[in-house]
Amino acid sequence: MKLTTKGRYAVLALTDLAMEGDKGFVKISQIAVRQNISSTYLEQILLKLKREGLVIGVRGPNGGYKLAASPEKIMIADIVNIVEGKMEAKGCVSKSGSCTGVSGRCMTHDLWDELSRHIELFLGQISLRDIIKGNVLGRSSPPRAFDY
Amino acid sequence: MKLTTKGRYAVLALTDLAMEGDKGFVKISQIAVRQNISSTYLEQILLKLKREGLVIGVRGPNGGYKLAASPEKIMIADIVNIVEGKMEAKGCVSKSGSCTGVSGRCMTHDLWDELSRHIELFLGQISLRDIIKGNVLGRSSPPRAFDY
DNA sequence: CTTGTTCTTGACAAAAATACTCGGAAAATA
DNA sequence: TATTTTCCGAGTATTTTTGTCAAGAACAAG
Repeated sequence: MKLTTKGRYAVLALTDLAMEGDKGFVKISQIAVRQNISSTYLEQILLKLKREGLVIGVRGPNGGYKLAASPEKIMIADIVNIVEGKMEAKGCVSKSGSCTGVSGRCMTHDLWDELSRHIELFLGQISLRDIIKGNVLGRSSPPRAFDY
Repeated sequence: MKLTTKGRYAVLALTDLAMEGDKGFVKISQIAVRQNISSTYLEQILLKLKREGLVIGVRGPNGGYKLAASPEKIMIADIVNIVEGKMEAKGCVSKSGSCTGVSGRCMTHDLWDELSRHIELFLGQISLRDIIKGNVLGRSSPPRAFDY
């Protein structure tokens, strides 16, 4: 899973949106100022999120953006997966047959695969509501011991 | 946590080294050929790992690289943290006081912080030995069904 | 000591990804 | 119609990644 500013901006913007609640539509420029993001850049990001149905956008005066669902139903993983590409993370299938084939090498394939799943599971458990409630810290339960 | 080819190459190379076991020193060129990596690029990576004491390098004929510890003691998190920079992931401390200060915004700080910790915990539990034993799959959170 | 092999260092460069800009079109409101 | 704001495609600048190259130092073997 990639994590660039685009992903962070997206989560930041939607968090901002979630805090505004049901007070109607919020303009890009307002979010941009509050969160200190380039507004033209934010446009692109929100557009993607709108195309995927995570937010609702209406234009014209009094227009702006609004969450398409309640904050507890929107998971961070959804947001990140939309603005960043879905992770591929394998890293060995892309090159010319270095892994998929007979070679038997590329022992690390499973590792990155599992890491991806791990991250996705984690971010899939946290909602926008969790963020605005500050209900995030301490979730990294030591994944399990089980080493016998 | 960044994850580029550099990190994957590093893990791949050390995995290769781990599989060679105690048969003495392994040359860069051998690893490069087996794992299909540019050998000059691999040089850089192994150098870093050597500086941090993860591997031992000796030159001259019959020289090469060797793990500095047994495979079960070398964790993936160590490897990745060395070749990629330590993750910062905060994303809000770097810019001019957008988070650290009074503003009260930047609700997502904790999120990325926790994610970082989560990833590090995960990769900190997996050793080179786990990889060569194929003992990696199924480690993700859902307290999975036992498979014995 | 000579030779071959390897590590070591640092500078450099192509390529890809990221981060952001710009100009205008479409819709909604007044 | 005029204004506001989202929508949309394309383009650009910056940074990061992914290497390459060359010269040198260390070391082992003969």
